[in-house]
Amino acid sequence: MSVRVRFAPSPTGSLHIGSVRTTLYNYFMARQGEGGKLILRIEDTDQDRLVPGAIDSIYDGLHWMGIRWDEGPREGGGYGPYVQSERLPIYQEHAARLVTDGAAYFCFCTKERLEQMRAGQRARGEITRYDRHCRNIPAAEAAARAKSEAHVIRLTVPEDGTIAIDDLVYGHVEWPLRSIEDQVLLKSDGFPTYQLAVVIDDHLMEISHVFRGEDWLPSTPKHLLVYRAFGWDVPPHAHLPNVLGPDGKKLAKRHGATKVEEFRTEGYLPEAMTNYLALIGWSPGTEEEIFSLDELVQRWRIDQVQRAGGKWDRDRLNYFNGVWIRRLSDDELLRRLDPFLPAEWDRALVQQVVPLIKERMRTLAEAKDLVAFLFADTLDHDRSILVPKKKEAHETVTALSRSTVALRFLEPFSAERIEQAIGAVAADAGWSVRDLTIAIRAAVTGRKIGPPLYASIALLGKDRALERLEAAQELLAA
RNA sequence: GGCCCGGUCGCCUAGCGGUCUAGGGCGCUUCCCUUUCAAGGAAGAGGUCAGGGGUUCGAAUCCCCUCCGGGCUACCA
Repeated sequence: MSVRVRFAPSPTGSLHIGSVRTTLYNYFMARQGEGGKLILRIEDTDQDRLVPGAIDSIYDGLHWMGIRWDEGPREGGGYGPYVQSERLPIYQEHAARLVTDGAAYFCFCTKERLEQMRAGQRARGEITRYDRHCRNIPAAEAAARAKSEAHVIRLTVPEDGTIAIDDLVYGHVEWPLRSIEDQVLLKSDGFPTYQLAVVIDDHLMEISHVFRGEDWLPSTPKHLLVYRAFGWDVPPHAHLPNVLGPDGKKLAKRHGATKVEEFRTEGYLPEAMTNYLALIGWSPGTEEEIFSLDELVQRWRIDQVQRAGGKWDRDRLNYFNGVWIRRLSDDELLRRLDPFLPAEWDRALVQQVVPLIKERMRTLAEAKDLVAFLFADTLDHDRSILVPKKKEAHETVTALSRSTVALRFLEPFSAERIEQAIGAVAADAGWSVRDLTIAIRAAVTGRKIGPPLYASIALLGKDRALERLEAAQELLAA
């Protein structure tokens, strides 16, 4: 049987990196065998939580990550519609069928009654659970009332016994049926609950493997019961360990950035995101860890996915991002950098600095500060960094002045020649090259650290370099 | 509270009964390289394998209990 896997986000906000990790694993699975299909299904059965634009953001985020899929709301396919709100009749017919079969029943309890019931249960220290108040209304009576009264459809859960699954990641997991309540399958607004919709859609769309977050594991028995009520086979399931915040709880907004979009604008590469994310919860069993999307497809195995949740670690992401930035060709880096740099900056000049800053960036966003000195009209010199430790201001003026002289008639104005000239000045003045470059760097770039100095000066150009050297001297002399 | 899951260096993890005096990576420290910062190279600190009982000639690996953490417990997904 061919692989058909799906990822099924709710359009309740922008794409969370935890969902991305789940999607990635589905993607790996789909791309491993011949003819595997990846399907996008939008689970919008909660009309109250819809966020406008969420679907666009899901598309944008996943496309940016380099994930392509085969069937979905905009791509079509033979199993549509792929948006749950467009499949209402399907759910309603199936739910009705369950009622007819005696596997489910109409429930007329109001929200108020349910609340009271729970409040009472809590007060008595009991488990809060639906009391099956409507479970034994005679079928004919219930059917009649359903024509005029607001109602939901609930699953008739057996009173005794157990239900179990052999999860691909967690192994054998078993639940006592006593612990499961008569779940709502169809809401009073005619929409299905997640519990009903997933099972029907996964079955109808012929999903071969269900991969989803660990937090779904507790509701799996409900789904199992629905499969059983319909008499359908249960596809293999794999629950995936959660991505956690530093405090060990599910990664959430309060932990910082959690949306792909945020990482994109902060200057992370999709390659790094993919690589890093794949490694939370999965390991190849070897000591390799740098993998492209395609390599991950080759290497990833569901049985190497581990059970414990993994914490999101920004430092480690930064490391991967640095690795992938360095792996980019200079031209490609230039392209990726473009949106992070002011449009008015001369791209020809940017192109020349790129090699100098390539191994100095952890994120694309850092490039701007690194090279800003090349594009600034004037510099705000800072006296305190102009003068090297153990040197006096007047000595520094002299050293800078000699450097200015040495550079003034230098031709060609190349990094090599500049290096020679500055070396000569240092020797002449009795300064260490280190101290001299500290002063010159501060004078020419306004900063203590930056790209290699000599090449930076060459790129700046003689006129501007001299101007800045002189400005620094004036400041120190004043 | 109930049900379920998890627990190897600060973090991501390798490990599936002996090769583990527990390996790698991130981060951290030191050194080398060096015009700064990076990158790169080398070295190092860091783990009572949550704790306690078993099983076994032998356990991080199997079993039980305890503790701790997390998830779920809606007409949310």
